[in-house]
Order: sequence, then structure tokens, then C-alpha cells
Amino acid sequence: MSTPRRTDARRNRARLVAAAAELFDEVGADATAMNDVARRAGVGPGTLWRHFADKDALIAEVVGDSLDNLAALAADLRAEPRALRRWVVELVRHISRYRGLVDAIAHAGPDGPLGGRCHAVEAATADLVERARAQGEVRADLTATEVVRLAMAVAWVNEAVTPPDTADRLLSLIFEGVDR
Amino acid sequence: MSTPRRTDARRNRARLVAAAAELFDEVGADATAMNDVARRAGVGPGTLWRHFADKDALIAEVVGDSLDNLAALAADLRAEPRALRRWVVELVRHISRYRGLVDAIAHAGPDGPLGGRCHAVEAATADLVERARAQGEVRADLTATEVVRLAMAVAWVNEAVTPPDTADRLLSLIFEGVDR
DNA sequence: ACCTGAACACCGTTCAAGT
DNA sequence: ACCTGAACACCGTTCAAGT
Repeated sequence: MSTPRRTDARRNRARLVAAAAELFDEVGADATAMNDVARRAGVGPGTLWRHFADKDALIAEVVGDSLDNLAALAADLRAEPRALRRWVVELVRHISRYRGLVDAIAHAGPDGPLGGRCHAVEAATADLVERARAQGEVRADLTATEVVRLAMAVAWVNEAVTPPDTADRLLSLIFEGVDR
Repeated sequence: MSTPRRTDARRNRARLVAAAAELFDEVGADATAMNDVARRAGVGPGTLWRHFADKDALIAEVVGDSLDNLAALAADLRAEPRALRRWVVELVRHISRYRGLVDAIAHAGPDGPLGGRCHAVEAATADLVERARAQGEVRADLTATEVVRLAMAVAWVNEAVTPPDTADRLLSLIFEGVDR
């Protein structure tokens, strides 16, 4: 299913992913209608559903490479000072790539297509949290899950409210603390 | 419009608000269908739309008293130590009263019915931020808008992911800071 | 093996007809 | 002045019929 054998099927699949990426850019991942994706790809709705079980699977396909690249970046940051902090900045940027993406990620079941794509990101975060903790840079009780959730929270609030803060500002408050 | 003159109209309005509150409790503010509210209230859909211009207006009516009480609470906290911190805990709790409420609040235009209800909350927050700053308890550059947004971010992420963290834990990270 | 597109279900929203 | 409920538009989803 993921790589169909017939050439027309492969072409249709590629067109669907391209059409979805365009619409995600234009109106957001949340606001794109499945039927619009099919129409822009020049196929019937049934073809879309044959290739992707649900909207999550389509989103996972569109952002999959991007998330894989993100996880790979963690290895480069590993040796840098304040690696975790830089990592979270990238995390927020990728989660904010399309409007509505953060909702899809947050509500994705761990066994679903999107949840699977996020697994490497979680693992990379855990590694960086571990190192930051060993370095004494962050609280000893900080967990990777908490870091990812704070990143999602920042990404969400920045696209939910107008005008948005910069993500950097909210991350500064969170890392350095509100209290003085 | 807000207080209709005919007795049947007043009764219908009260029934609609009660039905909406029930459904918000059962399935969340985001998942309740307008037609279901009308059906449970025992009126036609048209009657619902006659009383409330859109879903935001209905939500604003249901949570209005609650938000007003919240704003009043600020006065009581004013003299307490660490008033801002306690305030934010209450803020998060009220924003989380119904599933999906935080989305409605975040996306509410400032001139809409929900935005209007939130105005007093913003003002109360600004007052407490001011005092906390004067006391030297928080960063000098902290704004009330940022505090409200952090509260919304925490409320959102806690209802978006499973299992939820406790709000207290995320607020501890944010106030005391992730860094050590 | 894969595609097509009509069709169904659901929900927000409106409006002509009533009382 | 207010209510009713049929009806429309929209969108996710399915499926019988095709090639």
C-alpha cells in the first residue's frame, strides 16, 4: 500500500501528497478539506481514501520527511552548548510548519501514522534532556515528555492568538522562568 | 435580545443555556452540535439561532458567570503572598472547565461575546502582574498578555495529550524555570 | 489492481410559514 | 414578537460500478 505497484497508482499518490502540501500551506492543515485535496490532485475522493486511511495518514506523509530531518538534527546539536534549548527552538518551528499541525500531532494516537513519525523526535529529545541534566543545565526532574509538551503548548498558543508572540519570547520565559 | 420580553422566549433561552451546559460537560464545548443543544432544550434550531448569533455567544453565556466570579477572585488574592502564581492556577482551572473551551477563548475576537467576557480577566491579570513586579517576585519585563497566554497554553496541552500532566507541574516548570 | 463519482451521514445555518 | 421544522450547503466517508 505505501508504494503501489501500478504506475498510475504511484502517480496519483504523489499528486495527492503534493496537493495536500500546497493546501496545507495555503489554508492550514486543519482547514483543508479532503475532497479539495482530491480535486486539486485531479482524482476522485475514493482514490484519496484508498491511499490514505484518514487525514492523519495524509498529514503524516506530508510532514514525514521533515520530521525525520528534524530527528537527524539532534545528532548535530548533541555536542553544542545549550543543545536542548536550541533543539526546542527547532522543535517549535517544525511543529508550526503548517497551521493546525500541532493539533494533529497532539491528538495523534501513539500507534497511528503521525504518532509513529513522532517517535524518533521523542527519542531525540530524551537524549538531549539526559545530557542537559548531566551538564547541570536543567532541573534534575525534567522529563522529555514535558519538554515536548511545552514545545507543543508554545506552538499552539502562537498560532491560536493574534498577534502572536515570538516563540523565542515564550521559550525564554519558560526556560529562564517567570519568577525572579 | 439578551432578556426577551415574552415569557416563552425567556424560558426557551434558559433551557438552551442549561442544555448547552449539560452537553459541554458530557462531550465538551467543541464536540457539542448546535442542533443537539436545540433538541435537548426541546426547541427548534431556529429558536437557538434567534437567541444566540453563533456558538461563541452560546459559550459566552454558559461560562459568563464563571468568568465574572474569576475576575472577582483577583481582588481577594491581591494581598496574599505569591498572588500571581495562585491566580494563574485558578485561571487554568477555569479555562479548563469544559473541554474545548480554551480553543474558543483563544480564537474569540476581542469584540465578540467571549472576548468581551475575557476583558475583566485580562485586567485582573494585569493588576496582579504589576504588583508581583513591584514586589520583585517576577521578571521585570513580564506582561499580563504573556501570563494569560502561558495559562492558555498549559490548559490546551493538558487536554490535548494523554495522559495529561497536572497543570501544577507544568506551571512549576514555567514559573520556576526549566533551566537550573 | 486500481479508479470513478454518485451517494450517504452529519452538522452549521437559514428562512418561509405559522401562532 | 416569537417559534417551528423543513431545507440548503458543506464536508468526511463509503461503495457499487467500471477499466
